[in-house]
Amino acid sequence: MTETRGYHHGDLRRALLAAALDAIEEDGQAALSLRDLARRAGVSHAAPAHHFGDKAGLRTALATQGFDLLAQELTAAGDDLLAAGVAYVDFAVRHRAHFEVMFRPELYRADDPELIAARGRARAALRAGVATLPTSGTPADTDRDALAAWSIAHGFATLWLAGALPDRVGDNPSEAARAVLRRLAT
Amino acid sequence: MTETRGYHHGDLRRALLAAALDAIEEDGQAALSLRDLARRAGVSHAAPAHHFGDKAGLRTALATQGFDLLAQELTAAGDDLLAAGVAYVDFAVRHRAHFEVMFRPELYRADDPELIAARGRARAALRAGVATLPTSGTPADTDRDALAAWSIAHGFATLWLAGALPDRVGDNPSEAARAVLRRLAT
DNA sequence: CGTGCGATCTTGTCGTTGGCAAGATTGCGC
DNA sequence: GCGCAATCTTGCCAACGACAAGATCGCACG
Repeated sequence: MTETRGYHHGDLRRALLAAALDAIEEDGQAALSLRDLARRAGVSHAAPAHHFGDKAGLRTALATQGFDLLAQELTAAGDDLLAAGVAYVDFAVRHRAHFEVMFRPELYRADDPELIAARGRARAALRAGVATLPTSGTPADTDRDALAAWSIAHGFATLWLAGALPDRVGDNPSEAARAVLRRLAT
Repeated sequence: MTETRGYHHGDLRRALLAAALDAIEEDGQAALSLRDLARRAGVSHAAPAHHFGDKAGLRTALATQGFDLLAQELTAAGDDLLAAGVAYVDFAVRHRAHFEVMFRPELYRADDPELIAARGRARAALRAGVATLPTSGTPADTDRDALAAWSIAHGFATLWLAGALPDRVGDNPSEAARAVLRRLAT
């Protein structure tokens, strides 16, 4: 499938992004190496530079892809706040490599237009989930509630990925997240 | 103060840890370089290896220091859950370099005995804060509440550090955190 | 049908880093 | 005052990111 047909790869950009996801999930974010990606794709060590400029450029593309995926999955989860929260945690666990780069803006170009657009779509999807809360007070209250919901989902996901949670939480992130999020979402 | 008096530095381990905190706050976690730390401390490029073995060893020491600091500050915050939550966020913001390494165990030796002990002290301090919640149900409920409280504080801190929060949240992390945490802690 | 030009990829190189090995210097205990 | 272990140095190697210059390809256009 990833046959190198002659001089030109044909789909190198996509191949490098896929290889980057594999590499990050295998060896962690810090071990990401452009030369390793090039080897995985069967091209020379300088080929990635043409598509992404540098390492930050590659991570910018990964983050953009991640925000779009997140927006998509949040939208699919529907308007229920609890479901959106579970979907957020699910996304983090199933797309670990994406998630881990998305919230580390010092590693990529946070001013990239495409990235900003994708991040905006993800934020809009987030707010759509919060909109189902009973409008108990002022807009400022709603903002605060949205922030609380985002924080608890993001915190649980981050702690889960870091392996920081005690064993008794179990090994099913969705289930554990649902129990925790219910504390806030009802 | 950091004069190099002759061949032996005298307090190199401490100097390297302090330099590491500065370096991380200046240039980020990924840019941490043992050789740079050695330059800052005025020693040769191989000197750090003697005290920490390798980069992971240095980060293990940083994380251990961080967990001890966190335990200390959480204990000082008293038994009030809201106060403990605000103290958690405060710690993350004021000790950013520590916080950012503590929850990235793939960067250090998570099986180090001293680290495990310090992390245990921090966890105990966390649970002490949660103990003030009305014991509304089973022990499992208390576990879930503790996890929810930890998640929301950790999530808010992480999002704040990542610069992911919208501008309207303001520039005072303690105040913003208090408003958000109140949503859960009362 | 061919041809030129831009996109894509390669080879070669440089400075920096982490880690290891071997040796120099120091201070402390005996 | 002497030896020994801890501390620090110099020297080295492989890997990496980034850049420059050149090779190859394919597509648009004549």
